Order: sequence, then C-alpha cells, then structure tokens
Amino acid sequence: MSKKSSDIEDLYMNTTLSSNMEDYIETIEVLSTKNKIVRVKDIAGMLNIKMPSVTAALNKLKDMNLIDYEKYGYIELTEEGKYLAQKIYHRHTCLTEFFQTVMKIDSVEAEHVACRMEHEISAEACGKIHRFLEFFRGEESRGMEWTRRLNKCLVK
Amino acid sequence: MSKKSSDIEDLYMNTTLSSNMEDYIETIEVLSTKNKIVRVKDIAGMLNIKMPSVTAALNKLKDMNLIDYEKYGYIELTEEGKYLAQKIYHRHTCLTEFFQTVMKIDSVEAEHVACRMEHEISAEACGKIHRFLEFFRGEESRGMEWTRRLNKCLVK
DNA sequence: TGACAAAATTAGATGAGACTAATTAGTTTA
DNA sequence: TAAACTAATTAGTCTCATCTAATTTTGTCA
Repeated sequence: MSKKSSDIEDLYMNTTLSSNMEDYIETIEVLSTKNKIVRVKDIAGMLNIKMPSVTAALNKLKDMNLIDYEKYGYIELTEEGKYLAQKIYHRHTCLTEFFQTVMKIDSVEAEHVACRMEHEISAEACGKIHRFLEFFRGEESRGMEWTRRLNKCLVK
Repeated sequence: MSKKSSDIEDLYMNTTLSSNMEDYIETIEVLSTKNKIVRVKDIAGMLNIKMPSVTAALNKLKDMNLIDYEKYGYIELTEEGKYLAQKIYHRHTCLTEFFQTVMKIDSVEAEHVACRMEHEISAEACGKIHRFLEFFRGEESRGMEWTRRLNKCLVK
C-alpha cells in the first residue's frame, strides 16, 4: 500500500490522531494566531464543549508532545503540533474553498461540511480536490463558458 | 432523470442516527439484497468487527424500530429502516460516483472516501454533488474539450 | 492587601461502541 | 440421535469523549 505522494498529497496526509484530537489541535492553532493567549475557556467555547473536557484533552495532547502545557499555565503548540495543525487546517481550507467556489455552497454550509470532512478525507482525495480547485479557478478566470453553465446548473 | 432540487435534497437528507447505526443499517440493506438471509457473522465480517458488537447494535436498531429481529432469528429491515438505508446508500453511491467519474480517484479509494463521508455530508452538499455529477456526465458525453483538460490535470 | 469573581482543575458518572471469554442454541453428520 | 461443529448471545471489561458538581488557583480592584 505504499503510495508515492506528491507534495500536494503530503500536505493533506492523514495523521493517526482521532478526529477529536485533530479538532483540538486545529482550534488551538486558530486561537493562537487570533488571540496570542490561548484559554481553556475559549477552546471550550469554540468547540461547544465544557472546560473539563478541554483540560482532559490538553493532558492527552501534552502526553503526545503536541502541546506545551502546565496546569493553570500557557497552552502552546510544539513544533510537531504546529506542523499537524497546519496540515489539518490546509485540508480544512481546501475543502471549504472547493465547496464554495466550485460547488457554490454558501460559506456557512461549506464551512460546516468541511469541518466534518476534514478528518475523514484521504490525502489522495484532498490532493485531487486541490488540483480540481486550481483548474476550476483558472477556467473561471479565463471566462470559460462551461463554468457559467455549471454555475447555472448548481445555483438552480 | 430530471428531478426537482427539493426531491434530490430530500433523497440525501440527514438522519438522526449515529454514523455507526447508519453503517449497520446500510450493511444490512446491502447484505439482504445480496444474500437473502442476513447473518450476524456476515455483518461483522463486512464491518470488520466482532459478532458481539453486532448483537448489541441489532438490539438498539430493534428498539428504534428499524429492524425486525428475534434472538437467533432473522434480521430484516422494517419499512422505516429500509427507507433510511436507501437514503444512506444513495448518498454513498452519489459520492462514490462523483469521486470516480469527476475526480478520477480509483474505485477502491473512491469507495473508501465515500464510506467515511456519507455520514457527514449534508443534504444540500450531496444534492449539489449530484447535480455536478449529472452536469459533468453530460459534458463528457458531448465530448466537451474542458473535460479532457481536467482529466489530464487530475490524472497526471 | 485581602476579598471575590473568573478561570481552571479534580473527582466521579455517563453513554457509545468495541473487545474477550464463556455459554447457549441450531445444524450437520457419522 | 448423540457428538461435534458453527453461529449467536450474554457477561463483563475497556477506551474515548463528554458531562456536572465541587474545589483550587489566579487575577483584579476597592
């Protein structure tokens, strides 16, 4: 089952983390670029769960060396954690844009679908979606007629 | 083949079942069209789990009135169960075909991705994918040039 | 600086969903 | 038809991810 993985596919390579742990990592990444200080409360808020669940998860992530974290202290991704977070976030972005740009699904729903898919989709599939998206953007920017017909068909 | 969008989206409407229960229902449906008699052993084999897990699930599905089932007896979907199974299976088929036909992902992997996505994707998204697939097939059968360019871009 | 509110943690419980080991029910077959 | 095999179920355990309630720590401000 050895796949020769292109750069694109490597970017979307699956990790061994559970969807849950991936969500935590991704959330920490997003919050840390937005807020500078990452709070348990904010992670809980963003994931719609309670703080004790976050504490439990943080301890696991620490054991996996994906975050630096001390009781009542700062929460920060390690290098490895940051690497994984970015992979996941790339998948997320790729999927969201695909659903918006190509499938003409509104941004809220696109986000929603991407959130649930990003942990399930394979590296290969995500790589192809990436290429499709690039292709489509090129065609659309060159005003290719079929993109207009597709749009009409999708938007109903 | 021309369906109103509402029909299409209804077809892919999300159920309240967990992914797991959806998998059981879908598996029972597939086995019952293939084998006539559905066995605990076969469900377990298809889902790659052990028989006791299946027994537990069957009892839950029975409580939800999705299957008729007696200890050591036959396993059959109820009308409601069959209805749900078909919805899920339609999502499955739609996704599989999309990944194969449009994304040019090989059938094994397409199946794999669809399996994991079918429980997560929304009715709207699946409806759009359905329409996209129809559109693409039409274009390809009419020998539209862009479909060939896309193919080259995806298959590389 | 000391009291209080907000944030975080611990302790303990719950619910899915899976497992192994042991048991029971059905089915062949000699 | 009794022995032996196969299929299915029960009983009990495990992990993951969540929760509430209670407690501890931190930070703020009068």
